[in-house]
Amino acid sequence: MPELPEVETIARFLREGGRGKTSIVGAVVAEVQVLWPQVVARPSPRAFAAQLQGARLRGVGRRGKFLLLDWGASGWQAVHLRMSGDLAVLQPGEVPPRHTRWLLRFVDGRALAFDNPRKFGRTWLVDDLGEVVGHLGPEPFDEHLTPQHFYARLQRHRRQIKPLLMTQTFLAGLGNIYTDEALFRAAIHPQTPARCLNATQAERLLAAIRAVLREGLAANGASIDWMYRGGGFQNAFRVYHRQGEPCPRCGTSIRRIIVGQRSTHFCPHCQVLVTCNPSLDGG
DNA sequence: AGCATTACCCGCACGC
DNA sequence: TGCGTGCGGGTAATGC
Repeated sequence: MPELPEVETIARFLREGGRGKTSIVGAVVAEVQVLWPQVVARPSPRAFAAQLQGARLRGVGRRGKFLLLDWGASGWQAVHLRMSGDLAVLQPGEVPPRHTRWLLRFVDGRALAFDNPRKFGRTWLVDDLGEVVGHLGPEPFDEHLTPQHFYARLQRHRRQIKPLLMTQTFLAGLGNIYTDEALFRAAIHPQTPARCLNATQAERLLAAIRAVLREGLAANGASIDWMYRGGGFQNAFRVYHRQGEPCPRCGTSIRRIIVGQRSTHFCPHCQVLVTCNPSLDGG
């Protein structure tokens, strides 16, 4: 379930309850099951299970697309859902999802299950969170990330804006859907070289990123496909997965192209590719 | 040489 | 049945 709004939605759900379940903060681990060993990136699956045994959950947070579980003295558990991961709280006696890769059984009878059909997801248990999330770029809503700062960061790259926005060391939290939506809202072509964006476009882009993320958060994320449930943002997509449909702004047919090996959706009329002369240093 | 950027690839399930 | 597709990102390969 993986972009910032979806991960944040899961974090809130674990912290505050939702989906008909109550919060798991305060729950104590009675038993740890690792059903597919490679899911534990660090430490060893055996050490992972041993360290979590008896631990009490202190809180749940998020950094970029990582979910963060605070197990107090037992360490921090980071969870990355990648393409197809989800966390489910199970009531006593409830059967775990089909592709559960690890399972924490609590003393109160409930359980937390990591469901992950494609096996891309990973989890870490560390004392220092920086080992796992230290490389990430700024949070999109970080108040220190001003339009001026964002513009200056864009100026340092000559690559296409879309793959840059999806690079987590540049900005943490955007994925394929919200990037397409933000570029559409900002009326910027996804293949525009980053350094060719001017200060006005940079400001508009940052505002658009925050707007689409806020919209996704308000809708409890986007849930698409057979796998996910709950989120309502897919009903608000302007361009994502809407190739062939009319642009909501001008009516032109939405196009789908491949950019950076990823499916990309945009309006060829509203988002015109404008390239600056690189030798002129990106005016 | 050393960086920034790009391509490949990792399970699985679904629609056409 | 077979093929294309996918809310991601580590790593190898290539480009500048």
